[in-house]
Amino acid sequence: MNPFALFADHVRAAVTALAAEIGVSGTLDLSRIAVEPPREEGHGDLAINAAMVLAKDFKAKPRDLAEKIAKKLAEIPDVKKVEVAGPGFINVTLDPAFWLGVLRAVIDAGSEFGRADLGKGEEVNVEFVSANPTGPMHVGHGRGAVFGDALANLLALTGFQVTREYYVNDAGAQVDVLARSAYLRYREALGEKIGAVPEGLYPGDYLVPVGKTVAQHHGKKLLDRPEAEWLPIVRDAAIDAMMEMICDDLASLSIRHDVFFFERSLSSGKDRVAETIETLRRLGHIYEGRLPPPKGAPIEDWEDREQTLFRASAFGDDVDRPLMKSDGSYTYFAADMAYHRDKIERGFTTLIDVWGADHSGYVTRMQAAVAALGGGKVTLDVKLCQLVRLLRAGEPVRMSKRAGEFVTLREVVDEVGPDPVRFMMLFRKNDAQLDFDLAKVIEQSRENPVFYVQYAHARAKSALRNIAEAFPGLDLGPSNLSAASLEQLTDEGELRLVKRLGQWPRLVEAAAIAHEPHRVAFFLHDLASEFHAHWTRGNDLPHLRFIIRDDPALVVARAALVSGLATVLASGLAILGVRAPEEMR
RNA sequence: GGCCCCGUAGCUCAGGGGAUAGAGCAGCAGCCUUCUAAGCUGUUGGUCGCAGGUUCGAAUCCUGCCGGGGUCACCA
Repeated sequence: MNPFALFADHVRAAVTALAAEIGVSGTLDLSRIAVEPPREEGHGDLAINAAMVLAKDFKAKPRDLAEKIAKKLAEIPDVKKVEVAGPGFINVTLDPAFWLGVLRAVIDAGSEFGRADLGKGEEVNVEFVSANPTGPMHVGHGRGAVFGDALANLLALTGFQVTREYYVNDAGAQVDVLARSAYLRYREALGEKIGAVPEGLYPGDYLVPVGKTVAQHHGKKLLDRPEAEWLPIVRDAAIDAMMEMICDDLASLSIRHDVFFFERSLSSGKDRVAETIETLRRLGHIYEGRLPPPKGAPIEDWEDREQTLFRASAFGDDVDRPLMKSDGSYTYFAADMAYHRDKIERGFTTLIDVWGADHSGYVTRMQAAVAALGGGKVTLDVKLCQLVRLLRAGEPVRMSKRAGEFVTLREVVDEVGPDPVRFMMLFRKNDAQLDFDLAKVIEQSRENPVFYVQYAHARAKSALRNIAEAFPGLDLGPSNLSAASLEQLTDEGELRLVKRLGQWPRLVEAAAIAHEPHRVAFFLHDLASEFHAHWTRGNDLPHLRFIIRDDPALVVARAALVSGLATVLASGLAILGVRAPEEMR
C-alpha cells in the first residue's frame, strides 16, 4: 500500500484520458511524472509535477494544463481538494479517511508493511567486506560490512533474491607474508626468543595463538623444513584462523554471509582464470600489446613490455588492463574477472560490490569486465564506502597495521555496542567521509541518534503497555486495533504521524532502487522526531495523551496509531540491523 | 599530471531537476505535580566553493576553474 504510487497511477490515467480527449499527437513520456510528499505542509498531501513535465507535449502553458488535470483528479473519491500552485504544481489534499485507511493497512500488514516486489525475485549478489584474511577487521571494514548488510536487507524486503557474499583473497603475496608471520609465532610457541618482529611481517599478537595451534598439531616437525614445505601448511592454518576471527568480528555486528568465495578456488582444479581469458579472447576483448607508461609521476622500475591486455577501453575505461604479471602469474584483476564471471554464471543479473574508497580507481575496469562477460545483460553497481576517520575527543586516532597499533572493529563494538556502531555508520551517505568519534559515542551516548530512534520505539511500546495496564479488559490485538474507530484521530499531530507512516513504502522503494540504506536511517530519525514532538504536546494538552480515562474507544484508536508507529520504527531498525528495544534501561 | 569522491549554517551532515534550502550538535530563551524530560518548544545562524552553460525551473545536470581526500603498469 503505497499512496504515492497509487496516485501516480491515477495521474497517469488522467493525463492519458486528457490527451485522448484533446487529441494530442505523439506518445507521452509519463515516466517523468512524480507524485511526492510536498516539502511545505501548506501544499497538501501530494505534489504532482505532471503539468510542467508534459506542457510541451500538450502544447499548453503548464498552469493551464494543470487546471485540466486537476479537474480530472478532483473526481477521485479520496481527493478532498486540488489546487494549482506555483509554476504548475498540482497540490492534492486527501480526505483524512484515506490516511486513516493507510494506518489500518499498517496495522493489518504489521512487519510486512513496506514490503515491495520491485525485484520480482531477481537474483542479486551483494559482495561486501571481503577484507583480506591477514588480521582483524578495522573500523573502515566495519563500515562496508554494515552498509552491505543493510543494503542486502533492503533489497530482500523489496523483492530481490539476495545472496550475501565474501570474496576471500587467500592467494597472492600477502597471505605468504601472513604465513611467514605466523611461522615466526610458531617458533616462538616452541620456546624460541623471536625478539622484535622484522620489518615486512605482520607484528600483531593476534598471530600468537595461530603459532601455538600450529605447534600443537605439528610439534617441531616444521622447524627444519624449507619454506616451500612449511609455508602452505602454516598459511592454510593462518587463513583459517583469520577467517574465524573475521567471522567473529562480523558476528558481533550480527552479520552473516551466505557464500565465502575463495580466490584460490579459481585455480585449484580447473584454471578458471585461464578459461575467463580464453572466453574473452574469443570475443575479441583480449590482445597482446604494450601499454603507454602511466601519465604523471614517473614509476621507477617501469618496464615497457608486451603483455596480455583486456580491452577495457572498449567499455569506457581509460586504458586497457594487464592480466599477466611479468613473472607469468595472473594479476589480481584477472582473478577478479574470473570471480565475477563465476557470479554471472551462477545466474545473478545484478551484482553489487561494496568496496573501500581506496579502490575507486578500480571501478571502471571491473564494470568493463562485467559488461564484456555478461553480454550487457548484467549490471555491476559498485558502492564505495569512504574511509572512516576514527577520532577520540576530536583527535584523530592513527591507525597503522604495520605498526601493529590500530583500533580494531571489535574493540569499538565491544566498547560502544553494536547498535550505535551500525546506526552511526548508516546515518551517513556511503560516499561521504565519516567521522567516528569514540569519545562522543561512548561518553555522550545521549547525543547519538540511535538512542533517539530506539527511544521512540521503546516509548511507543511503553505507551501500549501503559494502556493495557490502565484498561485491563481492553483488547489491543491487531484485529481489534484494525477495527478501531480511527476517525477519532482528528488532531493535526496525529494525522501528521499517520501521513508520515504512509511515506514508508515509498521511502523503502526509493532507498532500494538507489542502493542507499542511509535514507532509512534519516527517515527513522524524522519519524522519531515527530513522534517525540507529538508526545510532548500531551504535557500541555492532556486531551492529546494516549490514555484518556473515560474514553476506551478513543484509546483504542490511539493505540492503533502508536502500534503503527512501533511497527514502522521496528521495520526500519530491522533493515539497519539495529535492535528495536521494548524499553530503555 | 590522469582518473574517482567530496565542497550546503560555527561544527557534523541530509536534500541529487521543482515552490520560501533542512536536521543534529554548539549558542541564546523557556518547558518536569506528566502515559519514561534519554524528551519538547522558541530563537540566532546560508552569495549551497567560484564562473559559465543546458530549461519553464539548477544546491541538484554539463563544462572549466579553486580547495580537501583517495588512487595511479606488474600490490591485493
